[in-house]
Amino acid sequence: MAREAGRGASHRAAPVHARLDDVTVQEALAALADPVRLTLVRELASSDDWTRSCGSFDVPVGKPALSHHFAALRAAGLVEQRDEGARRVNRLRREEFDARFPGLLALVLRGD
Amino acid sequence: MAREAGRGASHRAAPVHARLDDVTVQEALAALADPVRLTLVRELASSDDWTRSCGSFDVPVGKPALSHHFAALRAAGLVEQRDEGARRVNRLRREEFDARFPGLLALVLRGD
DNA sequence: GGGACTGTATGGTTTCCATCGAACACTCTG
DNA sequence: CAGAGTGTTCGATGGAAACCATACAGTCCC
Repeated sequence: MAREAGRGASHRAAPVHARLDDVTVQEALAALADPVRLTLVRELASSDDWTRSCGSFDVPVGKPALSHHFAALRAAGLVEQRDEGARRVNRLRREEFDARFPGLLALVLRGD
Repeated sequence: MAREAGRGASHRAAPVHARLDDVTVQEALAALADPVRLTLVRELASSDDWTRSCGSFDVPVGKPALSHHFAALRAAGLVEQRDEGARRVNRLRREEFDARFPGLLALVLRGD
């Protein structure tokens, strides 16, 4: 069987990402109104793109809950995910999200 | 008994308002992430200050729920209330809230 | 292939919050 | 004072969401 060379294609279902135009203000606010998700976004904002896997965040929840939170962040257009081997690495969709909801990201990243 | 002239003093417990500095971003977001409260804020934004009583809003909830929503908006520093006779009239705390959370109000008032 | 690792799916529990009905408090008017 | 109008409080209920333990699906390394 031919196998992709180098960074091989994943045989897992690729993560589904939201179109920013389909995200409502209310959904964006609801996504950010959760303490765990807020921590994830902030921690992600202080890291380089594609450097943080899902399990590398310091939040007091188990793996299933964490997975659910990332799905919520994806649905809100806040994060993009890519499979890299066994792990799934993340990126904050700064510019796209800021274009859709100007200033909102800056607001939650300014530490209170 | 001496009675206040004109707009008399209320014998009701005055509404308690939040200090904007005590409101966290997360609380502000949670307050705005509700569809009913979002409607209240938007409708209030398109009205002059102190012209809208609590019961004058077009939301599909009963009086008790409405009362709780206004309490939530007060706690988030979004509205100020004043008793005027039998009615309780409202005002959107535009500038104070915008000073605390720049751009957030503008964001939710821009119709999607 | 065997095992460690990473993330997702499933099922069930708990917690939180929006809501309502009913009752109460206050204001104005007749 | 009686009654209508406005808003809050109380108690209870229903549903949504967050959470966990377990089980499962890929991926990597030996």
